[in-house]
Amino acid sequence: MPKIIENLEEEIAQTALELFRDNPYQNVSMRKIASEVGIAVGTLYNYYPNKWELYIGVFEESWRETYQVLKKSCQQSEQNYLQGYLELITEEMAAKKSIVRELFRYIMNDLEIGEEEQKQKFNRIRFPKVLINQIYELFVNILKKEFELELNKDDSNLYRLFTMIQTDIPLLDQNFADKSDNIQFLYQIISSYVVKKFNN
Amino acid sequence: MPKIIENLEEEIAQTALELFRDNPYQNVSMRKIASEVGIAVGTLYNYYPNKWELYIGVFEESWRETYQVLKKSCQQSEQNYLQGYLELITEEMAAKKSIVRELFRYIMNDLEIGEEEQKQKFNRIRFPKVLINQIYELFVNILKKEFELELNKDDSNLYRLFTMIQTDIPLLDQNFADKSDNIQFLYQIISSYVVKKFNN
Amino acid sequence: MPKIIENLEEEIAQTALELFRDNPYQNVSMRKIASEVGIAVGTLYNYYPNKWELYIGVFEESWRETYQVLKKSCQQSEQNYLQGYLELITEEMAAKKSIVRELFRYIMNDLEIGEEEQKQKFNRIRFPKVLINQIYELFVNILKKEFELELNKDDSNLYRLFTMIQTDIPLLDQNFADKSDNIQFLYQIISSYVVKKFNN
Amino acid sequence: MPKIIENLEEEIAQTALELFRDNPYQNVSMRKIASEVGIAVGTLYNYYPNKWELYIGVFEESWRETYQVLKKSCQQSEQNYLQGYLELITEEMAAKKSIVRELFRYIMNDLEIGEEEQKQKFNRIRFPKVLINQIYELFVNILKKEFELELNKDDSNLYRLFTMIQTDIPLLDQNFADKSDNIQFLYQIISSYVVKKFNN
DNA sequence: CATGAATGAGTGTTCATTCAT
DNA sequence: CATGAATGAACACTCATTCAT
Repeated sequence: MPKIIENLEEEIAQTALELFRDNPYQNVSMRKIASEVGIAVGTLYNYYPNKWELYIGVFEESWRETYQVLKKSCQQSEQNYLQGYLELITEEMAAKKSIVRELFRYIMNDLEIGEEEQKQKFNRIRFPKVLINQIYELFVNILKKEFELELNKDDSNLYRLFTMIQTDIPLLDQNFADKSDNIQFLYQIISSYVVKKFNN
Repeated sequence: MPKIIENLEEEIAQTALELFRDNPYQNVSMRKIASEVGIAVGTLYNYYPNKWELYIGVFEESWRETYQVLKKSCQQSEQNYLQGYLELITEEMAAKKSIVRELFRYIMNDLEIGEEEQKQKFNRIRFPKVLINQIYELFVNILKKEFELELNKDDSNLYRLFTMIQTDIPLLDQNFADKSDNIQFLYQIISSYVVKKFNN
Repeated sequence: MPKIIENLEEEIAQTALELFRDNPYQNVSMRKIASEVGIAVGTLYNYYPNKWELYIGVFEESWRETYQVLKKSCQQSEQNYLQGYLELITEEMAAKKSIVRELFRYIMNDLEIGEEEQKQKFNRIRFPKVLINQIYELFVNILKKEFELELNKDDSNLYRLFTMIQTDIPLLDQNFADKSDNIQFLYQIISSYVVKKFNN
Repeated sequence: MPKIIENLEEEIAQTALELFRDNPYQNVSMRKIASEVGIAVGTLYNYYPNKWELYIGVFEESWRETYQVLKKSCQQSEQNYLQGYLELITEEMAAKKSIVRELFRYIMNDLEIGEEEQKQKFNRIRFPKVLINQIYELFVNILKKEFELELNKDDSNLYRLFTMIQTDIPLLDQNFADKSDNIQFLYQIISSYVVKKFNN
């Protein structure tokens, strides 16, 4: 008794996102996703060729949204640019948990897949490079505005800083309860480094 | 098919370390470990009661060694304390990859294991708290000597700094090819923060 | 390799019954059942959550059928009640072998399962208490009609007699070829005891 | 460091008997037996070619002992022959549990071994036929003395009676708490049948 | 003759994927 | 396009048995 469901693709993505958010890849089964959405397992395969692509698709979409949120907020704010950025991204990441971890794993070149497959999977996941770059540019612009400095986005240390902060946000969030202290700490790390390094 | 194999325990630990180094827990099967060592699966169970204990055993031993290396080096060095520390730990971590990630996951409260089991597993892995604290104390002592400052190891921002650096070392190592630049960057991050924050 | 198999559930139950009939629990593997049915192992788990439930399911169903047969026959027969009962149950039990043994083991409080699990397994198998009681009541009614006696089903010796006969039927069937002699023997055992004991 | 242990064979048999007494065949591992005896697993194989032979050996020995006890008691008693027999064998069987069950299984033609092996195993277990016959003769002699009747041990119903009683003793013992009532019940079953059948 | 580490076929169970309906 | 029963390779783990020591 096949039925046509409206916005099924969206619903799958949403449900899968929630599941992958709270559980590591291996602990989320296709059965679970399907039953949570309320459809048959087979149906998932009409939208994604396999579990990995479903995972990546969700991952992709989720970060795209985060980027939109960040961008919009950036354009609207008039001051406290960096603090705003840190607060927003902390929030976004807290809402993602395991997806964030995935970004970390991605950065760490570590995917939960066997060796032979890694090559092709890697190509498939290359996409977020674009996204990450977009967020990076946002980050550089914020620093420029915050510290009123001329910064070159091709400076490798600036990219180091970005990479580091990106990873440390969820890290601190998980390990230190006081969220505003965490943001304060990161703010100081960034400002003391940037000011000392680029302000001369 | 020799019946008694010399140094088998060591060899298992070594091989398992390498496998867990390069692959996440779920992707390393007991079969794989056994075949890599060149023994029967059953033999693994003569040395470790189950996969998890094997994993933890390897993890534990590996970090214990790292601590010994760091401690010895600390005691011997006369200058460039912080740079030495960063170099050494970068090296150690590069040799560990996924085991490092495990420390990260541990810090992130995320283990690739079902929820019910997590509690007891966690108790089992509690041990590294001790190790981490030992390394943390080393770190604080190094900062004291390097910057000739009075630092209180109970300062939460100092612990934030340590947590952050510990995670960033492998992160940068994976993402930026120039290792001495990485260390230089971290050195500047630490020094600009510590000097600005604690030197008054 | 047909994708939908007709009456698969029934076929699994039938095959499993035959296997458990001829072999003890531990000697019947899921692989064996599957290959005997001509399906994949995984398919078994679409019908039963695990081996034990498959076992119990088969056991349960089989005894339920036996009870129905006995009850129907009882209601229809006009004379030779006891002889009819003995013949019927002999036949039923002959068709069951190891499942009968399972009832015996159940009565003997002996299941081929580890100690810790026994408690919960036992609760799961408690059901046949109901069935056994139903058959016992049938048995008492038959004795009443056969010997025209007032019998109290709460008499512990009557229940001893029932328990004994129930076990002896398959026992004699296995060990003495002449089936009508077996039934004759049991008839005499029962009648001489009941008449002497309760007829006064 | 091989050591010579006195009476090791005896000690193995004793320990194995205790284990098989309380647990079904499949739940008693060679490791368990060895560790209980305090020897290495390999040593067991110096005394028994495999687990099954060890099991049978123990089984055999145990029943041989029971026969000796019964025989001795028979020769000494002056009255209440049957009651004495029933009491004694109840006691013996209660001390054996799973070994008794094994006799039952043997009688039921059911061994916990795969089909192919059954044939040879069967030959190997044929031995207790002799033992069972010896006990049967004891039983017939007791009935003769008890009821002062001429009984022919080749009467198939007499052998049926013996088989039945032998099985019912542990059965009642397991299911009905009052041991003297159990023996009383069996006594009545036997006496009412024997008197009615053979006393004319 | 005792040892116990090594063996490997075997177990119950899971789950991504397929495909007839 | 939706279904979900069927698939079977894969998993962690067990244990009777062997054999170099």
